[in-house]
Amino acid sequence: MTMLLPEESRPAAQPLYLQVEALLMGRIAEGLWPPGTPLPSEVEIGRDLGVSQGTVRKALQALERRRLIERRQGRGTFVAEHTSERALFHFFRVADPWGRKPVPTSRLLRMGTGPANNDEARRLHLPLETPMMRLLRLRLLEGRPCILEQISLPAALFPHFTLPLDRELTDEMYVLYQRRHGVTVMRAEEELRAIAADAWIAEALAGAAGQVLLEIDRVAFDVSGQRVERRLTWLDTTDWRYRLELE
Amino acid sequence: MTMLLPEESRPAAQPLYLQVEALLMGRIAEGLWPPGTPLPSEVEIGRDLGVSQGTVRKALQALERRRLIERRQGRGTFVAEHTSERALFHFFRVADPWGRKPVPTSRLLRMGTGPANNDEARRLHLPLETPMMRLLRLRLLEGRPCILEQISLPAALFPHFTLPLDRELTDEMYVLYQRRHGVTVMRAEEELRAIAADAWIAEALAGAAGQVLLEIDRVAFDVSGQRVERRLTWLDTTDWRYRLELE
DNA sequence: AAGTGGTCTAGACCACCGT
DNA sequence: CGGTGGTCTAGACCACTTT
Repeated sequence: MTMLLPEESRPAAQPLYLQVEALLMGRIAEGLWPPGTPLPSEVEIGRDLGVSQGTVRKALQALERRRLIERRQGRGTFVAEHTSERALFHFFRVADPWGRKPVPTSRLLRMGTGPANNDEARRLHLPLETPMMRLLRLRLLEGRPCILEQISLPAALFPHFTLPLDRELTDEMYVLYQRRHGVTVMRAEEELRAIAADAWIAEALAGAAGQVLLEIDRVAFDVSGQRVERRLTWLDTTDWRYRLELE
Repeated sequence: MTMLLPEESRPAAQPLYLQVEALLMGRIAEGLWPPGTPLPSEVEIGRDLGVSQGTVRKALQALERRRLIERRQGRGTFVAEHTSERALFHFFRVADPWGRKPVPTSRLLRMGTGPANNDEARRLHLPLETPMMRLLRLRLLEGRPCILEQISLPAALFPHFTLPLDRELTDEMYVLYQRRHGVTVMRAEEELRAIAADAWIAEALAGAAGQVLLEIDRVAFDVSGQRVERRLTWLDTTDWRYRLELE
């Protein structure tokens, strides 16, 4: 348990491989190594930090399990990129009763700015009235409107926010956040409820008023644990399910 | 990439540590080492199998990450046991709007047997009419009835099923399955929908008919991946949320 | 003191990828 | 071919637990 850098207190020093892991994660979080960048090789990192290759390997494997990096034999180690596929498989959990995942398409209904309301401030740990960017979008599954989403972003984190004409990016916001604003969503917390649809929601979803909906209140976190998005989703579960695994 | 045991085909041989992991998992799944049993030490396993301690260690660490075993420095390695705490934290995801988890209490409403219906057969991958054990229970949160659960078990896996008088066991079924029937639930899949309460459900939950409920359709898997329980849960989300993390 | 798992190192060999 | 990550080994030392 040598120390990579001097520490103020003697006890409770972390194992070397955890120090290496934290150090590398810091560099990624800072944006020093943007997504897609190849990391130095194991031996090189080891030489720079004065630790063995085995210790570096252990740190890198931990980061790989957390999906911060991707390693490929013969090629090297790379900072992970959000692909549509990854975003869809990881953060989009709608499936039909047989477990098949649909490919959603999106239609933007509204976009605007305004001060944070109570819910947004509470969920994103922001002061009331913080400037926010808001999007309301409808998502179609197999051509039918089934999902309504209200997305709220702290304007400070997403300056000059505009939606690209590119279809794919509009469909997967997290790819957009990363490529255009350097915000990488790593983790999210969700709270689910069953609600009766408001009249305006029912109208947007082309369903009868009084319809029953699944409401998903999500907060997304970036690499450094900061709250970067709040998303309210209303899902019509007549034909679709919210599907998840507990391990 | 030596081989632990002879294999029929030359190519695609697994790495040694995966073979060791599979072998140890097999012994646990068979019940050769029941929950709580101490495993042999790393060196001992290595000697028995003719591999190095490092390789055994890698296999054990993988099993620990999957929560099949627990390791403690100085003590040893033990087959994991279901504790109430683990079961509650892992498989019970209800919380209040501020994220606080309640401690539920249970009341058995009905218990009986019968042939598997369509849903049970489909979800548990069993033939229609397979003998089933069924329980209907009400769960109270802070003294108020909020959850109704219909539990279905393949009778063959749970012979002589009876509910213990012991309060704690009744409250955490997975602890009961493991201690009394040797069935360890490792993993589950859930499908969530929003529904309007049937009259009888609304009555059991002491709510107005036509109330909105969150329906959770769960299938639980044991150590060897076999489907061992189907559970339909109806949750009143007026005061409570279903809470989860995406990573 | 003896035994366990936890950390760290050093080195060998393999599989894969690019040139 | 040289460079990368992947596997496997052997050994030293540390931290923790039990006897």
